[in-house]
Amino acid sequence: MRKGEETRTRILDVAEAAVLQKGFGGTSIEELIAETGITKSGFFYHFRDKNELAKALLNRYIDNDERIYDEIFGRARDLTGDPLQSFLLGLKLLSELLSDLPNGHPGCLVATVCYYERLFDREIQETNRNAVLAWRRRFGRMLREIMEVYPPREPVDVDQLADMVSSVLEGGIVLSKTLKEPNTLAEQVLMLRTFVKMLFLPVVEMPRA
Amino acid sequence: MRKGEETRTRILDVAEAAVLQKGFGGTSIEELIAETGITKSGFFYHFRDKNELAKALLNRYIDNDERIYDEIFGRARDLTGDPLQSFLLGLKLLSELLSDLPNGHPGCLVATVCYYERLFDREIQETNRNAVLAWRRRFGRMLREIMEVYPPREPVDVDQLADMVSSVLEGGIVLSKTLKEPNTLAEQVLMLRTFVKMLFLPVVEMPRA
DNA sequence: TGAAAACTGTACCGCCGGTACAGGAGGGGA
DNA sequence: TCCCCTCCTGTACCGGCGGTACAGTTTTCA
Repeated sequence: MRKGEETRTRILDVAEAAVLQKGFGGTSIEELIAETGITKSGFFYHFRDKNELAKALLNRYIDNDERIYDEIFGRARDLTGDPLQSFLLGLKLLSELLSDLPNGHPGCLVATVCYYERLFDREIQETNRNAVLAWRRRFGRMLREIMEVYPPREPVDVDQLADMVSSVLEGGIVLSKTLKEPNTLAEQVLMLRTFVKMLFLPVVEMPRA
Repeated sequence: MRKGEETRTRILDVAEAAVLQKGFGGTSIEELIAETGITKSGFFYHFRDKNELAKALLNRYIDNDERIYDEIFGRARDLTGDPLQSFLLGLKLLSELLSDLPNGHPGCLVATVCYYERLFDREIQETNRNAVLAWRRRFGRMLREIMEVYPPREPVDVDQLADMVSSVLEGGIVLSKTLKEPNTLAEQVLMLRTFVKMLFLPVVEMPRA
């Protein structure tokens, strides 16, 4: 029971790293068992097929992702009562976390699955869709709280603004990876922060000389 | 000579659609030749191996991408002399073009290659990197022109702001595809437009009642 | 009309995903 | 102590796929 979980986790660790670098189609089961130090039969004892591996991989990734967001924005919320300041602080903390990753962000499994849609069954696609919808709800909830206090300078749809956070993160990952510039992702998050700040923070009237 | 080009193009068309749906690893040469109505020998007459196919596919995609941007932002520039208005109009035209795609954006090959890095040789990765750098230069050029006329409301790095355009596009594609909401991508571009507008357009003083 | 371009046909290799199934080590409870 | 269940290993096999090799054939265009 205990030993099984451990092996399963080790397979998932190896598989996640491989899939983010080469995609699902580019990752062979043979190389996974070689690196994990397990036999083929052992692999298929844990996962019925590659689709089931993908399912487990994606679910674990999404759970972990949610946990990180919970922690970061929870910490930000503990530090200030104002919803806008708390959100801005959360984005700051997120960008710091991202720029602290030694080799840059390894990639997002949600994006990987997105570019592999036809290879998996409906369940995986639905899981992926729900993950993105959860991001929309999460950021949307925070933005709605902000809007109750701060009227936006320009009319914006809350869900679209919430999606903007996900867009910049996903896009930033692609840019960062492609450019091999680990910092780009963190910078993009800060740029988004500037946007949110400008959108909600009241204009400070400059005293005329 | 003429016939060869035609077949080559047909292979690339079929391959591009397949790769955007299933990734490179998930696309088999056998299925490509089946759909193209060509033999395996015929395929390898045109492309030495899968890597060469990827190279041709990526180059064609990037060229086409550049052409579209040239056309859209060229048209916008013809319609107004002001660099800010022209850029904002360009984003508007881009969002309209994206929302007119019947089945949503099929996906970006640059992102696909990005999530497949370890599968290809350095040349492809370098091509991909240069494509993103070209976007940075393109949007950076336009933003610099804007900045010469309009001082930004918040201090921003031009390259990072230029990257924001690419981020939102790449991220918007991922969201749109994953959510199966074709409109999301166009909405994200409009949201970015709001950002740029707010950043550069001077604050209009409301006359007090 | 003839050479080059654009293929087809056939045979083969090794890797990979997946299946089937038998068997064994090791630990925990009755 | 014994047995059962979990967690594997070993072996053998299948078909699909990427890729190679190469000879032969049709099509195109100058």
